[in-house]
Amino acid sequence: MESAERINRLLNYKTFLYQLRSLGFIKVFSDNIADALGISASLVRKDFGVFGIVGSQKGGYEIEKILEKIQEILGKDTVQKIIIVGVGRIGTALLEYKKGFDKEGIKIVAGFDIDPATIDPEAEIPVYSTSLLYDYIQDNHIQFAIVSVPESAAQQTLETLKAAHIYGILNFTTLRLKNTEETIISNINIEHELSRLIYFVKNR
Amino acid sequence: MESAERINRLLNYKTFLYQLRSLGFIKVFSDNIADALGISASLVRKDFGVFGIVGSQKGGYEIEKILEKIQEILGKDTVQKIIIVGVGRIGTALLEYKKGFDKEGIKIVAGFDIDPATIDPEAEIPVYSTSLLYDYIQDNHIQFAIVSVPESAAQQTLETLKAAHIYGILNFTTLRLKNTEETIISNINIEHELSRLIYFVKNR
DNA sequence: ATTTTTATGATATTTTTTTCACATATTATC
DNA sequence: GATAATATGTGAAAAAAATATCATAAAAAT
Ligand SMILES: NC(=O)c1ccc[n+]([C@@H]2O[C@H](COP(=O)([O-])OP(=O)(O)OC[C@H]3O[C@@H](n4cnc5c(N)ncnc54)[C@H](O)[C@@H]3O)[C@@H](O)[C@H]2O)c1
Ligand SMILES: NC(=O)c1ccc[n+]([C@@H]2O[C@H](COP(=O)([O-])OP(=O)(O)OC[C@H]3O[C@@H](n4cnc5c(N)ncnc54)[C@H](O)[C@@H]3O)[C@@H](O)[C@H]2O)c1
Repeated sequence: MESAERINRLLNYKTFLYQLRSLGFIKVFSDNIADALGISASLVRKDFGVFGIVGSQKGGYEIEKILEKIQEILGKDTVQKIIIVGVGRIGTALLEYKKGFDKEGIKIVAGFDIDPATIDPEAEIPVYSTSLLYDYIQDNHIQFAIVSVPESAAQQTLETLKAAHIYGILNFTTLRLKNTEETIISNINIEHELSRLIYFVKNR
Repeated sequence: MESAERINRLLNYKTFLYQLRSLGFIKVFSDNIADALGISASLVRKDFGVFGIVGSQKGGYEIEKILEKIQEILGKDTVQKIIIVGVGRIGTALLEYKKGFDKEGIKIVAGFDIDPATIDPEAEIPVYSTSLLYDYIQDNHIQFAIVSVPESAAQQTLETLKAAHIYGILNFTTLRLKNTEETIISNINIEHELSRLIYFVKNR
């Protein structure tokens, strides 16, 4: 298994190469990618080597081939079903951001909330009562969840998800969580991102 | 200037220590922090050493003292004004998430949008027309912006912000941007976060 | 056909990050 | 007050990550 940093770069390569392709480019050199992402060309080539992406000497790399390989590495052959727990401001934004996720093989299949005003089982992406969460996960073999409940409900929600044997959680609450044996937890903390940005600007 | 990783850890220490403090704890050992965050105790101590956070031998560290020092390092003595460009789903969620940012010395002072239905200069946090963006930044000495416009408007928005000499940008669009001489750009890509999570679950 | 050019891919080197190990100081105990 | 216990702080060691170097292959030019 590769490092998180390497996978990050892989995702960045992908995004950049999609852009290049849409501009009509067919081939690309490690140098071009390096410049675009602000890293060294040898790191690009090393990454490609690790992932089994080969180019031709003098001719560079075929964009189409790289992209295929990246999708394969990321396991994008199968669609991943995801649920959202806490359909408030952030949760709704994500729920409605269909096209962006769909085209990456990520399908948000349902939301869960305690607020009766938010619950709507008939919507295109249904929003159910949280009381149904555990059973829904079991019945539909859900492996991934996004957590965007208020802080106060975070711990409880996490426990339920773990009990239901969810494999991966994207956590938007500030409750910082460690991976467990079974569940990988990825924390997004927007306040941290801002604070870090401010730090680097101030210490530039 | 410290590495991004070290600043990340600093922010994690902060979050964890706030939690500990709210539980009534006064002191903490590097071991406790290490366990909570899943890192080694020596790394915690090394970080503290780098940041000039000192404990007492046998007695550990005073939580209050660490937190003070962290706030000092992060420059939390002054409130930072931030604007949001693109007050759609994500932008609105951030705009309304006042308390979370305010208590960290991050103050969202205005939003900007092209949609007349969204513009509301009289709101608690006013939302202005994008045509006023450049002048607003100049007049109010704004240093930071969050960008949550659609992809199609991303490049243009970035150019305007750079032209207005913004120092830091938190970018939610998938357009991947490099830092420039003057402007530090931090990219949040939720799709990437999900893809990475899926990768690590599949290759666990 | 030969030479030149140049980008890859592999290896070596350097840099950065993390961990180890232990002397030292400080608190608690006897 | 002496002794024991133990967590810090630091310098050395190890590990990991990134970069530099260069032989080689393949395309282009002559
Ligand atoms: N909005 C932001 O910009 C922002 C920024 C940073 C972090 N966050 C964090 O993200 C999380 C969500 O933020 P938000 O602004 O969307 O909050 P919100 O209050 O708008 O939404 C929370 C939703 O969760 C629902 N909920 C409450 N308890 C629940 C439970 N037990 N099970 C299921 N649903 C439950 C509520 O009914 C509500 O719909 C919070 O933890 C917040 O701290 C938000
Ligand atoms: N919503 C999500 O969950 C999500 C997830 C990942 C990435 N993103 C990205 O975040 C960005 C915003 O997403 P969203 O869902 O909030 O979109 P949205 O369409 O809800 O909001 C975009 C807002 O920007 C405004 N706008 C358009 N052109 C503008 C301009 N030139 N200047 C100022 N404002 C302008 C629109 O009027 C609208 O209010 C997009 O780039 C999207 O790809 C969103």
